[in-house]
Amino acid sequence: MERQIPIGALLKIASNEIEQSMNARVTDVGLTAAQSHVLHYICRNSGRVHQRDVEREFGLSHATVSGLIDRLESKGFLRRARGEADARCMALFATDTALEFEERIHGLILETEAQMLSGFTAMQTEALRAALMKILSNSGFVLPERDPCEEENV
Amino acid sequence: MERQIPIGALLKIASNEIEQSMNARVTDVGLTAAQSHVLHYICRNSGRVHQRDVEREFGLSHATVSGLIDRLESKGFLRRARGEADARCMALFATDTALEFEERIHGLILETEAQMLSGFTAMQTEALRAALMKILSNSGFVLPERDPCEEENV
DNA sequence: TGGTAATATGTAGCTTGCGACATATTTGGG
DNA sequence: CCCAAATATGTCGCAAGCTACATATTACCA
Repeated sequence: MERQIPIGALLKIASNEIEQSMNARVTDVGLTAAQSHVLHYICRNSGRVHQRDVEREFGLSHATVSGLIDRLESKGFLRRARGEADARCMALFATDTALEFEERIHGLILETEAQMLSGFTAMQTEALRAALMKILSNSGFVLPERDPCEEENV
Repeated sequence: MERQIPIGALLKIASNEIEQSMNARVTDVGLTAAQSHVLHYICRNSGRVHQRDVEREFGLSHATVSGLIDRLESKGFLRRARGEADARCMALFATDTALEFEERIHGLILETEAQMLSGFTAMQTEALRAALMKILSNSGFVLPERDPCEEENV
């Protein structure tokens, strides 16, 4: 008789474990896992994204993102600026400090991903991705289309 | 060019979405998602489990479990009692109130699981389970063996 | 043009997660 | 038998998630 832990429970445990694994990797950069992911996103799109884009990209509430941005700003990794065209929006800019760390942070993200998926074939990885996308779609989550300010090529 | 969101990010978003979906279902019982899962576990094993078992079952730290148990106790859903054999342990007992709600809570857990996996074939579900178990194993997570105080059959 | 609706953000208060530290009890070896 | 190590729990302070409420700005329609 096998133990059948519900998928939802497995998902949550896995999510927590990965976050902790990432936390351990980025502590000496002075970041947390969540901060690293957000900062990486902003570094790639510095000046072209607003808080709202971060919310959509990571599926977080504006209250959560506001706090994350607060802490990244007070640590000197990014800068807020009221949008010129639309004064409601906060444009996000990565500082030079952040851009220095960017490559390293990206490496740690990939490293965490690789450890998590170690022993997976490419097919298994894609099947897992498809399953997770389906779960998101079942939950009504809509992923953001392409990067904001659509510049043609990456 | 397809958008390739990292699996780790998908996992986290999915986990959050499912938790919120469960939260919405159990609010009128006066519980949160996390509390519901813990309470369900304790109802099935009332008097035969300690906090330490909850930690292992859900992969949580003792600080987290202590808080969860605190809130469930203050809401009148369970009772702590020092172990008779071992005074370090806190045996956990579900109250009559909790046992009344148990069936309903179980139903909501299954409902959430079903919504999340709607459109999945049995094979896809099992493949997903296997993938998540592999990720847990890659993270060094050890799942608890069988229910505590091993009574032979479920 | 004027006023309402929609949008973007901030803040407060809660739960849930963690690590680090403290305490109490039990176990085990010498 | 006794002290050190292991174990179980409590507590503090923090990050990160949420909802609900508040504010400011923009959009839009009559």
